[in-house]
Amino acid sequence: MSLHVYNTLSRNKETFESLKPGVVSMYVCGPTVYDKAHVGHAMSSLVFDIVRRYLEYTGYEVRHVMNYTDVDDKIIQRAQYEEVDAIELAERYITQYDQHLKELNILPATVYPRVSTEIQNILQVVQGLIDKGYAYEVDGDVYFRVNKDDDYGKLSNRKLDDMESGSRINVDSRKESPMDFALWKSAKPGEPSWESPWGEGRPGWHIECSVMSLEHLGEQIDIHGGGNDLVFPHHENEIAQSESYTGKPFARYWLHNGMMQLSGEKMSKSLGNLVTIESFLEENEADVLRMMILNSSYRSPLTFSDEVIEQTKKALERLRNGLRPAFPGAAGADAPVVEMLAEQVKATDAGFRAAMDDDFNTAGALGYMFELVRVINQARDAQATDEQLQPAQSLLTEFGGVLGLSLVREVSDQAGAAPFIDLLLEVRGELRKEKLWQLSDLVRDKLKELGVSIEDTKTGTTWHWE
RNA sequence: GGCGACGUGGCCAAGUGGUAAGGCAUGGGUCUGCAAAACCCUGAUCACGGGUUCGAAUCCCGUCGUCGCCUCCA
Repeated sequence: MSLHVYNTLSRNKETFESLKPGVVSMYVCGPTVYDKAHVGHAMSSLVFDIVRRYLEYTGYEVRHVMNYTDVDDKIIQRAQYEEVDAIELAERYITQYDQHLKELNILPATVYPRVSTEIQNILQVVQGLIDKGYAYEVDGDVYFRVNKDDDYGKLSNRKLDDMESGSRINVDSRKESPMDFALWKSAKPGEPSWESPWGEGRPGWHIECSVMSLEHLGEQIDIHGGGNDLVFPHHENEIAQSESYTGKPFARYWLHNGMMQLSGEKMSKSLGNLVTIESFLEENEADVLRMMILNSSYRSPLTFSDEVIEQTKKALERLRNGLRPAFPGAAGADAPVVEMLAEQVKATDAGFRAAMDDDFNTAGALGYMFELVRVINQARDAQATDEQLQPAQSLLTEFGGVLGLSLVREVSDQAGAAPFIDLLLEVRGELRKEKLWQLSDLVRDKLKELGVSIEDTKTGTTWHWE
């Protein structure tokens, strides 16, 4: 079994093969930074983090580029409203998003390019497209000539004729075709702008990704990712620009994640139905969001609701409980139990990989992890020792890591409290012998309030930080 | 109007030709002084209608519904 991925370009699952053996180049469209990012943005970053982690797990070196769009109409609008510099406004939100990426345990990309620092490269490509006849200048604007590009529409499966006839955009008569899109826009006063052969101006939205990808990953890349709302026009236009410029196929695999749904609609800034990453993380730990994404197909819409969040928290807790140590003084499990555990380890190992190889079927992969948890718990109940549990638990930890989950409870022994907690529990043990239930329950309740969860078993009492 | 996706038990959700993973919740039981955790048992024929097939949730046609894109958007 080898990795298969669903390619939007062919609308099929394809065997994954990288251009260069052992190396994968991956470009993912990042956010336009004009406001606080929401959990939908996080979903995209998380999805491709999981893709990357699995690729790395299977032995690839991944060159991963994620851009920040820091020059854009909305940023300019917002900056004028707040009476601040547009680039500085963008900078503010970039810093914030960087922080979110860390908090969400997303592996750092190889490069995080942004528009404002790539202008020279953009100018070069725009000029190149003009020289090759794929673009033309009108009054300081430069447009891409879609009619010159024979396979325009191949990603989003649209025909130019249909689009033009169905178009309800007020057509700019200066454009040769209504579908021609801007590569360079002449600047209005007060907007951030750069000098160009066509006068003061700034890049259009689509050209930046083509250029950054070219600059940081080369003419051809393996994976291009982003939300499925970008398929048209953004990615379609990227293909048009890149392939017209280099004369080579651009990205081999186009991967698109589904949209986060809040009360039945796509979460988005323009609709105003959103939960910011910031507010989500105030209420929940990062792994909860990751777990929500893992529990369904990355290509499908994801239901976001309080109920689902609560369900996810519990599921995560169950996964972690699979890593609890053996009962204190466990006598050791019988051979059949140990054997059953060993078999489940094998099944989980094979099942997990097969699921992930099938277009990153994380929900299926999680299923195998949960089954392993159940068998671990069975073994634990049957007096398995830490040593006997170890192979299963380390596999669980390993796969958790592949998915980017930190299942191991942080052993943040607050101010060396452990010996004192042990002492308390020893005293509580004496209280229980005397059947002083009120007192012993008081200890349990108070410890709970302090974040210490205890578990009474036949052979003794264990505890862990929550 | 055009293009595309989806509709699986109360909720979330795998599975795309051979008689429905997993998680959460529910109900019953075991363990426990009680509790928590855990373990065992418990429920769906897969929107609807028709067709292809020995056999379909899985393929085809139609209907209904939901969502995305076609304008900035992860």
